[in-house]
Amino acid sequence: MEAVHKALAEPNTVESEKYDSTSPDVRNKINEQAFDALQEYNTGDAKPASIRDGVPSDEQTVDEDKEMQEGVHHLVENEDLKLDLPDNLDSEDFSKLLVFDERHDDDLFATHDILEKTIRDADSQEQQGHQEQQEKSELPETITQYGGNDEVLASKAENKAEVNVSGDEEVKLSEARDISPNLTADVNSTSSSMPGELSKFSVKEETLSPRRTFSDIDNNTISLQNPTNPIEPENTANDTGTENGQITNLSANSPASHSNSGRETPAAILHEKESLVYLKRHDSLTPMIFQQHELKQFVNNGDIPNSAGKDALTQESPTASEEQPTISAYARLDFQSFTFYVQTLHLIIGRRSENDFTHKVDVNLGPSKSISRRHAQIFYNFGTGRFELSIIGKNGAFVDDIFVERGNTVPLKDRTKIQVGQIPFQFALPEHDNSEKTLATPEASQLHSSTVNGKQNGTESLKDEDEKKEKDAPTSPKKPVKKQVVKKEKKPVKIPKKVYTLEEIPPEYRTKPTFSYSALLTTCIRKYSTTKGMSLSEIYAGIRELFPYYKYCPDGWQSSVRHNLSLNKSFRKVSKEGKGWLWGLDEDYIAEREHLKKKQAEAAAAKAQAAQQRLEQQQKQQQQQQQQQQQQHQHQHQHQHQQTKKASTLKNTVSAMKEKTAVKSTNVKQQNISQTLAANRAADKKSNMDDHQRTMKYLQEQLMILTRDRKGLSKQVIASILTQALAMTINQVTQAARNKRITGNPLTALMDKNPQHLNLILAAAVNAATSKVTNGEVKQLVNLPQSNDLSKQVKKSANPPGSEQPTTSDNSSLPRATINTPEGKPSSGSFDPSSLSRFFQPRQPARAPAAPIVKPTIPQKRSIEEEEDETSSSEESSGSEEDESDDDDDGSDDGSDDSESSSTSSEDENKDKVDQNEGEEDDDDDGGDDNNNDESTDESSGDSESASDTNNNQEVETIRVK
DNA sequence: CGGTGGGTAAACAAAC
DNA sequence: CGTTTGTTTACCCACC
Ligand SMILES: [Mg+2]
Repeated sequence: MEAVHKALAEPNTVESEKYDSTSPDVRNKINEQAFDALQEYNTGDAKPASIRDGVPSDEQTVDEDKEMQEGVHHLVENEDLKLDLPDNLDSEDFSKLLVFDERHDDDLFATHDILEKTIRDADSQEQQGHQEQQEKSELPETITQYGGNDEVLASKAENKAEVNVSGDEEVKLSEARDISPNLTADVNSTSSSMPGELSKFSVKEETLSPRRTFSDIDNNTISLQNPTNPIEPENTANDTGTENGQITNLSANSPASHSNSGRETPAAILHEKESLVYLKRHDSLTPMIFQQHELKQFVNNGDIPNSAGKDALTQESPTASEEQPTISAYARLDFQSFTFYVQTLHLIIGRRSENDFTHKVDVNLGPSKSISRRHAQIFYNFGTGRFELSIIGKNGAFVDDIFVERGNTVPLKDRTKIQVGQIPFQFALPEHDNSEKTLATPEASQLHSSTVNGKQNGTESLKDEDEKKEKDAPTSPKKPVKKQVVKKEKKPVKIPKKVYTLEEIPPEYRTKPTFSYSALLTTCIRKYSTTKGMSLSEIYAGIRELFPYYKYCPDGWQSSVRHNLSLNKSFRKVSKEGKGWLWGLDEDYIAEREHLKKKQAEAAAAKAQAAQQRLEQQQKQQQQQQQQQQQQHQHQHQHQHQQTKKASTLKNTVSAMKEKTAVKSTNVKQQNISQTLAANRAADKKSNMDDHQRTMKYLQEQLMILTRDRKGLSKQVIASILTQALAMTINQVTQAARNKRITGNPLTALMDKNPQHLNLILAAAVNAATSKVTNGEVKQLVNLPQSNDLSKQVKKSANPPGSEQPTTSDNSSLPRATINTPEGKPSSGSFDPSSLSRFFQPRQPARAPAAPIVKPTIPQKRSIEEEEDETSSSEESSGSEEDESDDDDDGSDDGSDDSESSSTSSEDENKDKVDQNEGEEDDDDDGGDDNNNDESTDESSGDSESASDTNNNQEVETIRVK
């Protein structure tokens, strides 16, 4: 009791008061029965504890017995149930109690299934052999029969693909208990054939709960299991035939069948069926009913319903069930990828691997050991008139973001969020008839979260879930989650990590920073470390601080961090501290590496330059020879302008410029470019090039050089960028020339007279185009020399979505703005950046979050997140590095700030804060709320006088990287 | 197609 | 004992 009360008392816990409202009558009955049950149990021999010992399975759950017991106690203690039970009870006992109840009062708990299952599970699990007998004896005849049937099978088959709660294994629905298909059949048959039982239920209803009686009790056991097959025949036979008299139903969910449901998640869909509707029982009292609503809605074939129920059930034939599932249930559990309909008044949620036939669970959360075999149970509390959740698993669970330790029971409200192990889901009551769709949405929304959650440790858990889509509507209308979890901590209990749903994570922290771990580490250490170094835990904290993404993502990155520390020579153990080492940077090594890279880069650049120069020389020669043509060129330019407005594709521009060579391929993008280049080369050889050609060739080549580092962008994107950049450059230069009344081909003139400047323009144009094309994700494809504002941006080799990067030892390459341009020098020439700025506004995009499109589907990389800018950026710069002053303390932190910093080497460029938060965001949607307005807006940052922009935009849309 | 580099897992050892 | 910290090896992928 105490524990329960405490839990209830806790702020977080939901309405504790209601608990009291139990109706005496109910309790009494329950108690009595419970007693009986216990006694029998005890006499029997089942010993929970002993049983478990033998079980080899999962280490982590070792304690389960205890856990269970404790949990039970709590439950018991809970007033609601008020059972006076012996201490040694364990969850199983609890379930048995229920069972007994049935026997005695069928009405109370109609869940035969549960009983059987639980019982069986206990026995089988623990000691398969022995207890069975007991079970048999115990399990009365309640439901004996079982016929065979197809539905189950069908359901399973269907299920395969779909349901996976755990993610790893795909959990499938179906199978109620491991039972084979037969069971399902049984169920049906039972229902139909065993009316008697049903009747039983009906009898006591009145007495029990004044308010509500259950008219029907449906059970569906849905486990999410792996696709594996149905259980062995033997087992099934045993289960079904012998002891289980279950009446459970299976709900099948067939993805395909779902059409109506509209949910995408294949797995998710449960079509349900057959819940056992016991005709005899009164419908009158159903705690919560989905049935009616759902039945109507869902049932296509028309089955299920009461009177007809039997038939319907029997119909189960795959077709019927599949196509028009009707679902009657008391409540619903919405998982990321599927939905479980609560059709019984008690169900167990727990772990069960496919092969594990030792026990059963109503809701299988997969094999993760962090989940106990019986981790939680949901049951209807007659006293309070609501469903409640008892946490019996060792690792507790999160309920509405509050950590609930094992042994506590909390009431379930309509949209209560629950997280068991790494699996989040939501409890939903039928009321609104939103029924499916609403339901669906939540699921969908969560899907994304899977990315967050899923992956991590296990195997592929997430993968399975993936479902993409979603979108739908406003799933959870509730409040934007926002804040976080309030964990309730306590003493020694270590709270497992909360799994965040996408919606729960601030948009800006949903995407993984693009920095490599080594970059992350160097940045982190530079920023937070003292000369003594940083401990591993401090490094973790530092990274989380630097990039909050790591606060929300599933664990797993820590191992990568350790891996990097060990493997990368840039990180060395500086000194030792208790347990591990204090890590520091090997600046020398880092410097070396940077040097190497530089050299390489330089070498490459040199080569390029050399090549360029040669070309230029050749070109010049040619020019001299062909000066006359210039005039013509001018004309051409005009054409260009016009054209640019329309289509800015390279092809077009190029073709215009050239005049002569008709473009070739229709394909846009790189191919075109390369082709064009090739063509140009050919032209060169011919030496026929006129200035225009020569100019275009030069421009193209420079562009290619500038964009050698694609930063991961796809060819198409690059092509688009190049096209736009070229158009921008041409437009700008032409425009400028016009303003200045410069005659002749300005591009050619600029190229000949001040190639550096032209390169600068090209670089700026590339960046502007990049920003546009990538919707701000990548702001700097080319490093600009520090000319004013441009200087800041740096980029690194990584392409992802733009962002800044920390200085990294590894990544070193980036820091400096290196432009490959031949000249290498900073502009200087005659050029005013300001003019450029007009044209290339996009550069700035940093601040404004442009909300691009999202493509949440698989957000893996991309994104950025600002980082340190926060503090240090401002002044820092000074060279002092490390400071050892100390500061220390470590541990705490969080705050964010500090100023110190200093990255010695280089200057940092990171400053921009930018953040495109929204820009990248992606994902989801979800509940309406108001937030998203931005979406549609897009680039069009405005301005851009030249027509080129417009042109660009068009292309931009098409692009979008993968 | 092979090489490189980065990211993840996982298996293990060692330290606490 | 269970966790944390480190090392290593292996795989997979993307990119040259
Ligand atoms: Mg190292």
